[in-house]
Amino acid sequence: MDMKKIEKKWQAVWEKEKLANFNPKNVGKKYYCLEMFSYPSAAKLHLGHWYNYGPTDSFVRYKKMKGFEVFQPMGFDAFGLPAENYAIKTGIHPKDSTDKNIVNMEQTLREMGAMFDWSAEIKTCEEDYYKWTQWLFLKLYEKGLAYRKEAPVNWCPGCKTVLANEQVINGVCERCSSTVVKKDLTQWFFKITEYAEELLQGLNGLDWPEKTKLMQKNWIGKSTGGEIEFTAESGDKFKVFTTRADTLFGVSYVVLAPEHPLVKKLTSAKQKKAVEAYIEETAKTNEIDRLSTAREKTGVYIGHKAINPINGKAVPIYVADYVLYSYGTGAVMGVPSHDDRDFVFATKYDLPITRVIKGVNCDDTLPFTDDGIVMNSPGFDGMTSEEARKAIINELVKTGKAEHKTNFRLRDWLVSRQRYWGAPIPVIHCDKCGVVPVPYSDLPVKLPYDVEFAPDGESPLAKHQGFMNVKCPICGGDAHRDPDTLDTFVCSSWYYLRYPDAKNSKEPFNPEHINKMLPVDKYVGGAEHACMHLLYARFITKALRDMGYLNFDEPFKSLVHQGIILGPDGMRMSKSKGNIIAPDPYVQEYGSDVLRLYLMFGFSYTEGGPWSDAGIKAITKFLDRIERLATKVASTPNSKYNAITSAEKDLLYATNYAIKQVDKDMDSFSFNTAVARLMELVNALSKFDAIEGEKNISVYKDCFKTLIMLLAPCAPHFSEEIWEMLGNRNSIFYSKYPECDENALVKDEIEVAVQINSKMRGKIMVPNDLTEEQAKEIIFANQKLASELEGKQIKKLIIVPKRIINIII
RNA sequence: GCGGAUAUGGCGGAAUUGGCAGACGCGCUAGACUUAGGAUCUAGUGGGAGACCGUGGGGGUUCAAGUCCCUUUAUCCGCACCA
Repeated sequence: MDMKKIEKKWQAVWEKEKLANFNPKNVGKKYYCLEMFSYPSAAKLHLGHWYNYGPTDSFVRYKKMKGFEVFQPMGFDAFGLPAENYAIKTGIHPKDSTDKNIVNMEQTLREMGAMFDWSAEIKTCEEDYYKWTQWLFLKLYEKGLAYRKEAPVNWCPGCKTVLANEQVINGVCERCSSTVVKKDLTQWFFKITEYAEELLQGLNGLDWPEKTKLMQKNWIGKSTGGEIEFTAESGDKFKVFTTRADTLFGVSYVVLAPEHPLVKKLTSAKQKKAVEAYIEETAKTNEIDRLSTAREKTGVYIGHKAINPINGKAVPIYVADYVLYSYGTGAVMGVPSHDDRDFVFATKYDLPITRVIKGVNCDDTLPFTDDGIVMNSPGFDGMTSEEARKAIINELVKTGKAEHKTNFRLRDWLVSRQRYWGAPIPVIHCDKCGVVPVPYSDLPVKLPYDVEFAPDGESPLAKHQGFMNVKCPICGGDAHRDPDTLDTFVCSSWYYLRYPDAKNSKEPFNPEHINKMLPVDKYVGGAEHACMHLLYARFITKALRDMGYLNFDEPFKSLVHQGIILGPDGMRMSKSKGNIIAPDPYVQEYGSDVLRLYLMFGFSYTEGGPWSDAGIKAITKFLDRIERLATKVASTPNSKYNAITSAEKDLLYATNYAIKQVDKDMDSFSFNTAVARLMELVNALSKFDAIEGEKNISVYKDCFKTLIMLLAPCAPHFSEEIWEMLGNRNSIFYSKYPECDENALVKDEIEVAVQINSKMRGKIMVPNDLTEEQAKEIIFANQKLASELEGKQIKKLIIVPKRIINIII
């Protein structure tokens, strides 16, 4: 078959018939299947896109044939760092390169032959989209969910620019190799932590991969404990967060994070030099390294002490980088006897180690980090750890020195970026009025085109006078715009709400319509988004719900992660490794159906794996076989012979078995087994075809027709062509998906395995509803089995219906 | 480091969730048809001559373990300014 020709032919037909367009009249039967939209890269579609979109489109087509009104939109996450880096390198404007890339990708996406509803396309870099991203920002600001505070960025002193973590390689700038330092800037945050508890609880009801839910759970990182107030000798107070208040009597020092504001204030003159040097050193380290338990613990005594509120003991205050200012209170108590890190630290700096918990049935080695019985803690001795945690905090609560506290590892979402290619933050800074949100009627705050990208210490927008200078909406005086843009994750945190109402120019979406269209029924995308994008989207949904725009709690009811197609060498595909496999040559040589079908068959969808084209020819052969059968079927006249003999029964069994299994497998994204079942059905049809003499042609034709309908979602162009060959006029995707006739699957006799003492000893045919008595009868009637059992006593007979008989002698 | 996952023939991968390990396909072997075959069709294909042995290694639970438990090794993914 000329694949190129039929691709064009059927794509034109589908386009004309608007096969892919969602019909809002049928919203009651909607099935919203969403694939994560892609970043418009210069190099067309890669295999990863194909792997994500091809099989998922087959799933969507399957759902359509099952009677759903499917909605499968596509768009582009078009803002972001790469386009800007490319601009710095080549001088080509991000808008120009992005627009060009989008045109390119649209083209190849169309050639894939997927049922994307292009009438709902969105591009996040266009005004009619980012206008509403800005609207979202303002709504969050109004609701008190957006706020400003100081936060560190990676700063390259060489390029005089802010760097993404990705651009920092082993502590140095990827461009100029200068040592990257931390620098504090006032930045915008979204208060995602306000939803921490709900984001955690909500996971329970989601049809998501367990591992993803677990990852989010750990990312949110709930821990219950207490905040305990220590008082420095200076009188300054600070709190530490701990989950182990039961060890409070064992505190031999406290640690402040290097960024903690009290560090500067409390450091003694004598220690000043050492502390400052230490802080400077810390600024060069990233958090992953800082948290590493394998890394040597370091710290510096600041020359000041603090009082432990429970026993009035003065303990030294240290500054150490293993404490993060961003988590908890940025200060911890050091209990060397019952914490691994504290133990190492105390040993190194020769701090006292006092045991305050004893274990049950264990030796005396320290550190002892499990729960146990409290000791050396006057007033609390003999309590269990759990009792003491409550009692000790309760005791301190009386004097206002502590409170019970639940902490989350989750941090607020930093959304400002000191970059050009993103949605401008719709805020105006006025000397008189302070932070003033841009009035809704003035949206969008347009991103100017004519900017200077060269990194020179200021972000591109800050240098653009026409953009920056503006009148204050409140007082009318001179003011300036916020020079930062929004994290692209903000754009993607709500795009699923825009798709169903993509052309709405009055509002981001029509709430009434959106409440019918959402949640997304199936969301398909990479597992790398487990913690960030997927969490941000959940947060935004909940926030908009609380503002009254949405009436559902979760955006994505069901989630699937496709695996990753690696290079042939088993490594992740990358330009630098030179192991990138482009799909185009395969599409050219074999056709898009063959590539899609191969991707579906050759990999476990959620696992992926190294690319190899060894089996792709087999797919062509498989389709060729079907085409040959189709030619025969189409040209064979119906015969008068209409008996159902064992050959017909076998074929009907194979067909109905295939319906049942393929249906189930398609629904659960088990595409490789679905295709395997289709191959089995083709084998069964070929076998029937090869039978000489009289056979029931109408059964044959029906079964063949079923095959094509089952195949259609997986090889859409090819199946349409065969469908037409069989004399059908309408697109096969208007057909109803075949239904399994359970009666055809009933067999009078089934084969079961027989074991003697759990060892395989043979197979026998038994009736469907086997009783123990029958089983014995049949076994002893079998010569081989009977001789093995001769003279032995049967102790136990285990019958697993339809599977196995195990005779214990 | 923390968090998450994976490991099954020469290869990609199945296995109804504790019940015949290796479905389906690739590759390979033999044969048929052919002037020819990188086409098509048929048969075979985990190892071992065999008793038997086999799901990364070691231990355990069970009538029964790829599947459950303990332990160990290797590989991959994420870690908050890449998207």
